[in-house]
Amino acid sequence: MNLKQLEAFLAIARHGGFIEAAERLNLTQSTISARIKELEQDLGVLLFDRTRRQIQLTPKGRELLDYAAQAVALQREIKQQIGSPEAISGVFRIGVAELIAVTWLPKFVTTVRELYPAVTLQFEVTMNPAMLDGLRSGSLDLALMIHTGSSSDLLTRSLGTVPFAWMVGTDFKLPDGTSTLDDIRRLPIIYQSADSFMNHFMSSMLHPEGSSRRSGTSCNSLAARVSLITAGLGVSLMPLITLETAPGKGRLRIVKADPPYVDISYDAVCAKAQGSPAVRVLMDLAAEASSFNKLDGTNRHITK
Amino acid sequence: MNLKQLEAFLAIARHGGFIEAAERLNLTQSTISARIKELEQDLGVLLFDRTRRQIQLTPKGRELLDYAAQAVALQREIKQQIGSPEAISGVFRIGVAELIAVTWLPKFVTTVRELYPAVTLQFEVTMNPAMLDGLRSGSLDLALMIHTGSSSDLLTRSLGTVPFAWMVGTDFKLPDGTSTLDDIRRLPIIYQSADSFMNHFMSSMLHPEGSSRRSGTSCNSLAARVSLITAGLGVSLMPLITLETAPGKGRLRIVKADPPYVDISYDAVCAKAQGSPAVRVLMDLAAEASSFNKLDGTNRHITK
DNA sequence: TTGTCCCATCGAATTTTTCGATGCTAAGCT
DNA sequence: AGCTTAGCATCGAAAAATTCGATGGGACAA
Repeated sequence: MNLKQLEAFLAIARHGGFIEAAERLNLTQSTISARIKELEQDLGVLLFDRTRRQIQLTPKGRELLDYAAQAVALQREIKQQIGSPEAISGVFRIGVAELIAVTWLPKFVTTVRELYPAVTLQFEVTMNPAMLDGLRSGSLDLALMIHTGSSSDLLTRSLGTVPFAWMVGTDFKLPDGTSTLDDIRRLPIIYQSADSFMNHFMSSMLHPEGSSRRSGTSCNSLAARVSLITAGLGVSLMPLITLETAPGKGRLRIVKADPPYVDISYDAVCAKAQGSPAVRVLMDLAAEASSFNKLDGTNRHITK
Repeated sequence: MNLKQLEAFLAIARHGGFIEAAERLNLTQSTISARIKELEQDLGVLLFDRTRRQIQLTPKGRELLDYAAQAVALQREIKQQIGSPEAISGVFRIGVAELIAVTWLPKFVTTVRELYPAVTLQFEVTMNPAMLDGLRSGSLDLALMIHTGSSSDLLTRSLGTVPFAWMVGTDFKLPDGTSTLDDIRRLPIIYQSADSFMNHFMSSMLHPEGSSRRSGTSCNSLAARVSLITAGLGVSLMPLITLETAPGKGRLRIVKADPPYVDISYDAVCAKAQGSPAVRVLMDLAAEASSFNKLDGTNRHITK
């Protein structure tokens, strides 16, 4: 069974004869005849009653009618939907940093849906290493992630910067005069995860000499980290916005340190090889939807 | 685009590689490769990312996944549903006499649905001439109709007999002593239709000498005829059951005549050429569902 | 009976499909 | 870095299929 046979079958049923069907399909009658013969032999069933001059569908033939129409319609739908390289459509896998996921990701989705309804987005909230892996292995088409040293096989577009500060729960008793990184280092620090980029960054801030001890509590979920800190379990580098939004609001306070804030840059990143037009468009839309500080068009780096 | 291409595409997506897919489909890798190349060229879109060792679906490829699965599933469904000659399935067009339609047709439908859920029935309520035409032209697979002289190209199965009698509305004033066909002939007669078998029969009863005058009122709907008669507009040959069921109940009465009743036989009839097993089965089920008098297995004729 | 309409069938030409062999690139191994 | 391996692309030949034009036969109407 194949689509050409079903197509011929439909044409005959609709136009009442092999010859008419042949004309509609720009084929000869003998071709139509052969196609139906194949189909009938494949199914082991007679589809037309040819004993009379005017052919008639058999009961089985009438039953096939719906199925054949479905199949041919599906074929057309595929050609229409998939078979237009210029149309932005497809299923895109996007890695997303948690902070983005809880801030402007909904806006991004809305924008994409409005402009490109044929696009489906699949998100995976992870951290930088997994995203870079994903981009390089092809399992991710795009990553919305913390800025990392640019790589020759990746394409980057800035999404703006977010101020981070050291925070503790409001009840946490800080030693008097805590104000330098050195002071913070003595507190129980909650890292993001043993292997994340933020973690490396936090470590290198606190231990510039390079004693990269991986001790201390860690938690890869921003929301969970808020929970741990509000419970008074330690200090962590958090985006300022957590001071103002639901789970952390009124239950966190900034540890005055020098520098008081750290600007973290976020980027949209895709593999250079795979940078299809559609992905470029998504990167632009992400930049547009981003609510992060956008200073100018050039890439931001993590600044003091 | 064809089903083999979509099948190959699905196998690759599911098993993660061309070689694996080739093995599953009992083909060589180069065949799979060619099929995908065709599909991609036909759609004008790259479906797989082959730049890495482990192939990846492109966004468009992931979009195609659903469609391809649908198409292949549809193909299987067709083979399963249509492609089993022995299975009783299909769409059957059945001509039905009105009396059957309003008595035991629902029971017939129920029986068929229970035993053969894959069978679809399409009914057309008409009279004998149209049914015979339908059977001969192939537009009907089966007819449940009044017995008619058997024909060499038709296959017949008895459905039993129904007593008919001459009836008028309860208010109708009959001339005193009306009791013979000759008396009835003087009344305003309402025929079934100008061309029906019942009509011929009524005529031949009333005018045995052959003066086949087609005058008089006629109406092809049993229900409408009940309405006309209850309104006192004339006399008609009606099944006894109309005395007991809704529209006619209590509003009709029998005209005593000689003979007082006429037994009309009903048959299930199909074209001999087209007498497929499925149609035979339906004929049996009709006979089983029939609530008409079934005297024995042989065909009934219209008896006095 | 004859003619016409319509589908089946046949053989030849053409196109498509398939296979095996080989080439090429990415990734893993030492 | 060089070697090996896994995995897809490509090529040419063989096989299979599709298509066409011509012809045949059955149903139906005049």
